[in-house]
Amino acid sequence: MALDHAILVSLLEKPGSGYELARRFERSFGYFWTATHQQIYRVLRRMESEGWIDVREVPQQGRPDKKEYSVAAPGRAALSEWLHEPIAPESVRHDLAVKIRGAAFDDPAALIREVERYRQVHSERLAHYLAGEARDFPDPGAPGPLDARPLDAGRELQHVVLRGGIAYERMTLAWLDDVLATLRRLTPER
Amino acid sequence: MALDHAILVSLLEKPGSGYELARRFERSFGYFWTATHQQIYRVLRRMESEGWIDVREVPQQGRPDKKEYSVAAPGRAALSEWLHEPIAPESVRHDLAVKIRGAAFDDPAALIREVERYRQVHSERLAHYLAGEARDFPDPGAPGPLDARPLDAGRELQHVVLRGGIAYERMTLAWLDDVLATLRRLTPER
DNA sequence: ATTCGCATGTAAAAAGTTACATGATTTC
DNA sequence: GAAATCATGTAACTTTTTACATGCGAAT
Repeated sequence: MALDHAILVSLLEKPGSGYELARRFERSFGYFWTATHQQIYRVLRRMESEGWIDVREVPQQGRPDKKEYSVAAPGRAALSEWLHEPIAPESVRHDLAVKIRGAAFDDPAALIREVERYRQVHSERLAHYLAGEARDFPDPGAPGPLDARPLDAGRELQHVVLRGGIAYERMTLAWLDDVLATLRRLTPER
Repeated sequence: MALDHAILVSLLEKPGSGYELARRFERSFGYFWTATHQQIYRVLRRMESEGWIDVREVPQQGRPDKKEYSVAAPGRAALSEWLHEPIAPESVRHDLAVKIRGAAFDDPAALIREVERYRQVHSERLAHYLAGEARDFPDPGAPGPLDARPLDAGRELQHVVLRGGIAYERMTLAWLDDVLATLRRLTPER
């Protein structure tokens, strides 16, 4: 289980409330880990009771108070331990692939419109990532004195993860074009 | 939930026992859907009780008898209904991405060896897919009369799904090289 | 007036994982 | 003699999803 660890990393990057975490898991964190607020609140409570994270009640004006969580020493230790464990092979689940193979027993033509819609979603996601990259990671090539720019490990690592998301979306779009061409070849009528 | 539907598709492609299904989910089906035999047996029992699939006891010599399942009309109808539903956006879960961002608060150098091992796993998976493609889908280019080859929809669709798996592995390998380069840049010592 | 965003939760159901269990045959 | 393959399952546990619930302030 790694939701714990995903939350710990996010809190190390910036302390925040359960609500804020849920938003991060919708946005930037969301392209490699998703979680709903219900899951997050449950895990936060458990981690707090185990002493992995500290809470601080933050009164706000005009808004409900929030509990700001930050990582405590035992939480850091637990994360470190997990980081040194071997990476478990991810288990894949692609509804679309099931549907494509299922289409052989149904109507391949009916899938075309749905794949086109799906392609649109990924196209928008790619645009969103690229916009985020342009915003958060400018510095194309190397303008400016090389040794004057400090290597910020955190930013570099965030960037390489984002590049992974971008590569995934590009690959997916190319594959969806392949899927569409294949489906169209199978239904040349109209 | 789509394990039901994945099983239905697999049974439509070829009827078989729970054990056989579990093996398929380890092999070809496994690159877009995983399931353990426990899950499969549970779902088979439920689908049988709902009349979605038929069972046939097949006595075997030298081996335990098996129950061969095949899709019944209501199962086909249920699958068809599901096929016409919009595709839900997949929720991603990449331990490696969490670890990469977590490495900023730990030891980036320690991740290098683990990423190398992980890269090896994907490299082998790609080789396995390519071997499967060469075995099951020969016919490179177009040798032979074009209109003499019948378009087998099922095979075409299986092939395009496999091409998706291949594209995914290639993209992953390229990204892992990017990750390794980034990690090495951050730890130039030794 | 109603909807949207902030903020936190409970409860129940569905799905997935892990461990245990059995028993025959075939292969090393 | 041990290990691997075939074949099917139970039980307990963990995780995830879905639905419901509340309440305030700000914007339309």
